[in-house]
Amino acid sequence: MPELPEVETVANGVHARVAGDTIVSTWFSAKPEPFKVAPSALAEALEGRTITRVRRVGKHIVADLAEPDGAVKAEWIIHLGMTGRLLVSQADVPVPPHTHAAVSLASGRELRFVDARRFGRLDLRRLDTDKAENFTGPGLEPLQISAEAFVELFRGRKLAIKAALLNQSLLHGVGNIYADESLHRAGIRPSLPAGKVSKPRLRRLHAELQLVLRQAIALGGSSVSDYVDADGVRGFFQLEHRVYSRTGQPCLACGTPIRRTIIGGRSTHSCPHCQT
DNA sequence: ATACCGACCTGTCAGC
DNA sequence: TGCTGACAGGTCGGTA
Repeated sequence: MPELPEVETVANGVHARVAGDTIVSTWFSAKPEPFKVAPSALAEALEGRTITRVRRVGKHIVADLAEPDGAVKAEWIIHLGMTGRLLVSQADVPVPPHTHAAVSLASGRELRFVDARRFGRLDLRRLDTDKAENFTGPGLEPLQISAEAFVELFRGRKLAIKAALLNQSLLHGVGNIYADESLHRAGIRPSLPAGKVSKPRLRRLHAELQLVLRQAIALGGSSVSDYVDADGVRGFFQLEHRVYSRTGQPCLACGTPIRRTIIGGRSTHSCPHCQT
């Protein structure tokens, strides 16, 4: 489900609603799959703490957990996987199916983690030690990276540029939709080995990727099937997709039917004419 | 180290 | 109507 723009929308929405609120109690489902840390440890770290900030790092959502004295000593890391949702609801709103965590807040609301497919994950980072740094994710931020560093990421790599964009240890936050959309906007064939894409074209890709991500954030992300923000509201960027999920439909630039191939095991949508 | 592939889950939709 | 298979925004671990 969620890539950088969707995760950013969720993180910002949750931040606006729960920042400053204190966790009173927690509930976790019996199914262990969503947890990278024992539910009991998560409960211990969350209860009594105040959520001071919720932000996005790559495709992760990070909530800062402050002690009563205000010191942030832990981070709650949430990954939405494919179908995960993080919802802020009044406590009397019925709990949706596939809810795996519910955090009761002093304001009377609940922060709920809902995930039908259970690819999402909940984790905890402790910042107790002096050298513990804030969570920075596996790769570099697509919206922060310079064009020069972006070009450097792909040098000498033999895997397809599309697969390289999806590799979270290089850039984190780009997923299948925005990989396809940025490659089409930059006119680059997704199957090209990353190391063979010329420097000028990589600079173009850098610019188009940042542009498409910013436009998507501005529209609240892409709702392809079940993505919703913290209020359960859908995004609108799916209306701006030029190739993703448009197999067989005419390219909006040249009219050639959009082609679907498989790269890196993922559906890939491209225009055979515009992307060389 | 790099790259590829299947596995992990459930829901939905097209086709028969 | 109901069954079956393909497919879905992501990551991880095993293998070459």
